[in-house]
Amino acid sequence: MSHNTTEINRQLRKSGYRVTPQRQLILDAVCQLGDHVTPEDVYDHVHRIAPTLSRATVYRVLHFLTEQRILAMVHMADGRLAYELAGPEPHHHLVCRSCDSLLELPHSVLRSFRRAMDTQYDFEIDVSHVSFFGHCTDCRDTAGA
Amino acid sequence: MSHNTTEINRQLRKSGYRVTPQRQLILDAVCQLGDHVTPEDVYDHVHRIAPTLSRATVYRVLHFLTEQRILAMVHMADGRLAYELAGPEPHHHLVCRSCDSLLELPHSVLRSFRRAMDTQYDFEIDVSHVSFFGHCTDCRDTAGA
DNA sequence: CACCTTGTTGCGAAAATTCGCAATAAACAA
DNA sequence: TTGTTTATTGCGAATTTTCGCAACAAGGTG
Repeated sequence: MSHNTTEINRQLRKSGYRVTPQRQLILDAVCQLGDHVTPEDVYDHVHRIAPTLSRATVYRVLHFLTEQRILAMVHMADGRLAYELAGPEPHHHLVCRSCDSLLELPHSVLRSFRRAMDTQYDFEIDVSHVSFFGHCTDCRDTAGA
Repeated sequence: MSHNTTEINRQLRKSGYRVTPQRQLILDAVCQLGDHVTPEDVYDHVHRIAPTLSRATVYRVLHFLTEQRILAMVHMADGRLAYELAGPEPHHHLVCRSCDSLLELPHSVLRSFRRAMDTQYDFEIDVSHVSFFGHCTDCRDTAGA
């Protein structure tokens, strides 16, 4: 999956933020590395290209790009965080606590649920990414109750 | 909220695990400290009672009790983890990304959704606790789109 | 192009979390 | 009660993540 660089840059500048080479490198890295990439994945990748780019910056930029809704935070089964490109069409995950596998869900399955939360609780669920934890086909039998 | 100590102890021993003073202290602490307590909260609390109880043990026991479904893991908006007593009747959270507030949801709101995931994807969503992120009544206007 | 303003970075230190391993102590059997 | 087994703890080191602050540089202005 890819991202529209110029559009993102415009959006950032319009909000008073700056487009730095570090941010571009990190965003590119997440993009290339695929789904649910960890901060360490990103650091390893960008560090080869820009050896002075620090770990702190990786964490800060990942956090920042998530706030800007350019990336989405993915909770893994063990509690660790990963990131992925938010993209125009949201999607969601079923995360297996046993084998750590990820199953992708189309956004449609959440639409009615989201609307219900909106009307009943006046709470706007973040559409960019939602994770559910549980047990997948292969693991639900062996995992016990 | 409280927990049935003897029942829990019996369950642990039956599975081949041991009931240690550390585990009891930590479980009591989570119980007393209420919803979404952090590892540091727990450590501060138990450390007064048992000064030799180490941080590593706190983390390990919290993780362990979660695996045993005695505690439930709560994802906070900033990605940090907290814990709370799982309890017999599951409940869920709407977590506001702006003000970090927690709104509790009864289990009923998830029932149909859970059944749908079960039949459509053969995936059993963990009922003990689910968190949704987004923006609450107070923050949804100011937070922008 | 030179100059400001202030958002960002890098660095090193601090804090949070995990790991490895020897010592300890639950649980159970006799 | 004593002994045996092995799950669990504590400790210190390693790793991951965050913080504070001075130096830097992106974006705007004249």
